[in-house]
Amino acid sequence: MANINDIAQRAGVSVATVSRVLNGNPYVSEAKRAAVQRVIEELDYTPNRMAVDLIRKETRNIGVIMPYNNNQAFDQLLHGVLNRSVEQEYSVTVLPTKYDPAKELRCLHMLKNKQLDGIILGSRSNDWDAIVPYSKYGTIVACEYTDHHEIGCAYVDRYASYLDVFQLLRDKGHSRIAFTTARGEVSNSTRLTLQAYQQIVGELPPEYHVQDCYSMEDGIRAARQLLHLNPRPSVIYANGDEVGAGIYRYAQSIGLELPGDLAIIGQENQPVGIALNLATVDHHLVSIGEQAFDLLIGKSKTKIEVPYELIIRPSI
Amino acid sequence: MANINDIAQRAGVSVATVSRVLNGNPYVSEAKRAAVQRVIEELDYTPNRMAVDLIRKETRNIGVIMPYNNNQAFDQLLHGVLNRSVEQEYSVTVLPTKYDPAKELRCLHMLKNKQLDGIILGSRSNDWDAIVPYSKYGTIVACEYTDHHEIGCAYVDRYASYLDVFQLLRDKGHSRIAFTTARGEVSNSTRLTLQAYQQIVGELPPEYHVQDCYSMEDGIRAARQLLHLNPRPSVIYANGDEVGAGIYRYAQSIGLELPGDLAIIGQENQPVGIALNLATVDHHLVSIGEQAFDLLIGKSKTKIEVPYELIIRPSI
DNA sequence: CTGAAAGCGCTAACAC
DNA sequence: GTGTTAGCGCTTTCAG
Repeated sequence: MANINDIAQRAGVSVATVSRVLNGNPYVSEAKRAAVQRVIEELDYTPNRMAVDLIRKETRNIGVIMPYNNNQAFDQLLHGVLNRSVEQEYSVTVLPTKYDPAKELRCLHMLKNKQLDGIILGSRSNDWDAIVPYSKYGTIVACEYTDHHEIGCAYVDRYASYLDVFQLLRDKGHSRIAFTTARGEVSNSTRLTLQAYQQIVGELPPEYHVQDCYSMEDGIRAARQLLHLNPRPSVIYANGDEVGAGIYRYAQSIGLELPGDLAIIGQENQPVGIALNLATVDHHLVSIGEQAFDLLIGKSKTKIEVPYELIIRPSI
Repeated sequence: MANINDIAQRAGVSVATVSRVLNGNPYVSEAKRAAVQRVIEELDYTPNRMAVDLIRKETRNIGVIMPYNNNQAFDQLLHGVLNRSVEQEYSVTVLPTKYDPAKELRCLHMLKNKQLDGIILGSRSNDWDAIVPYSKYGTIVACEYTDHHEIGCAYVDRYASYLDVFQLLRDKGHSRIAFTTARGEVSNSTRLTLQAYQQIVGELPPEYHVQDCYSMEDGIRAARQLLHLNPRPSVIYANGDEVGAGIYRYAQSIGLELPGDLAIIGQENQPVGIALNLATVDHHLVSIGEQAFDLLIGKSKTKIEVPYELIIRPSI
């Protein structure tokens, strides 16, 4: 590929002038501008982005950290980010971590070595203390609430959401309430779910909590564990509609009817939940992704709370 | 941030030596290596990736072009790509195009300006003639079959798949066969679906084909159009299980029973289809994504056919 | 308006 | 083993 020197030479001008026409600088005579333009077309030239980035110290490329396992929730988040990035001419790099703290750190490192202008933290396996220092190299935006004033965040009040759900279930007359979560107590949502449970429902029978649930398969496994318990839970709060769908399937397969024999409520208002008419709480992940992106390119450290929404359907 | 010169100076060596220890070059005395290493840690230094990329002429970053609308199919593809990229220490940038040919060209342009080492074409709105020239700037791998020997591809034989489905439906005794597609005839899959229909079923009553279907909502709309026709189709072949789920919902809402009153078969074996027990044909999009990635980094122009799979369930 | 020249931060001959 | 030096391809003073 031709470079800026080739263009300059062939157009009979200096590289500075070529650079000027490339960047729309007005201080170029019409004659030279035309000459340069012609040669550019002739040689099918385009500026090398790496060189430009190197000198500009900006890439217009951001990263989104997520575990990327079979969890549609993160796809929703990503869609939100993409919605906005497309308008703003930013490109976004997906950074899957599989919840591996070391890998997560390596992703954050891309801020330090100037590969990325900023990072949206869709998931997190490290302590904030390990993460925050990286904000010195580029903007970091989280999708969960955090106090650190170096980190902007677009979040939903998970604790309030969990409280609401458990209260709703109590109000519906449920006392044997079980639930599933993704990771164990290393995860913020799990911890908050447990807290909310304790506050509204009371002591948690350990067997009423099934971990490592991400997909429909996991939901089936969870149901297999939960539905043969004695006493059997009267309702299961699933951490995602896909997991809820798995529970639903298994419940049906052993002849349980909804919501009489078993109630189910999921999360994120995903297609499978809509199809099955499962109650759910929508944490508006797409919106979170969009707002996180806006914070990021605005280099804002604001904390934006996004409302959640209980969607009541006959499964409950 | 400190740069390589700072390190060299402080360690009392030349930049060449620093570069050598950075890149694991063996021709460095243990003493100097240790000294350099110490200063690197002291200054918390890390090499600037843009500078390295500029000189190495390689980014280890690839792009995946996809429309990114509410179509889970492309998420499957992306997951496949990510599965492999994560192992190979490549990063992947998502390039959403909304099926806009101009935007698609701008994405391909990222090859020319050296932002990307290669591109996986998950979707395509331009003619091959417009796309192929870009392969001179970087590897392009397609997820559909193409003759062009500059382009490697991981694909499923869509035509065979469509023939199979239509034949299956005929064998089941259906004669009034309707279907949905995403885009119109600009799309390859649509064109092939139409061809297969003609070959197996015969002349297509225009009202038996509903376009612009991506989501469950679209499925509902399609069903609303199709199920009040006279004669009503006895089966609908949906271009995705989510669309199928929408059709299912609407059919139920007007009292139709599956598969007696209406049969449904979808595509891609997605959670919603599993939950609803919808027959489907799995085009193994995850696998396609994985293979496409392998082709890409192997700079291979091979054509890899991935098998599809009919999954019979009681909706048919 | 225009060009010379000094970098951006790094790698890789090449010579010693 | 090690340092000098010439780039990679571009932007941006600074003079004129």
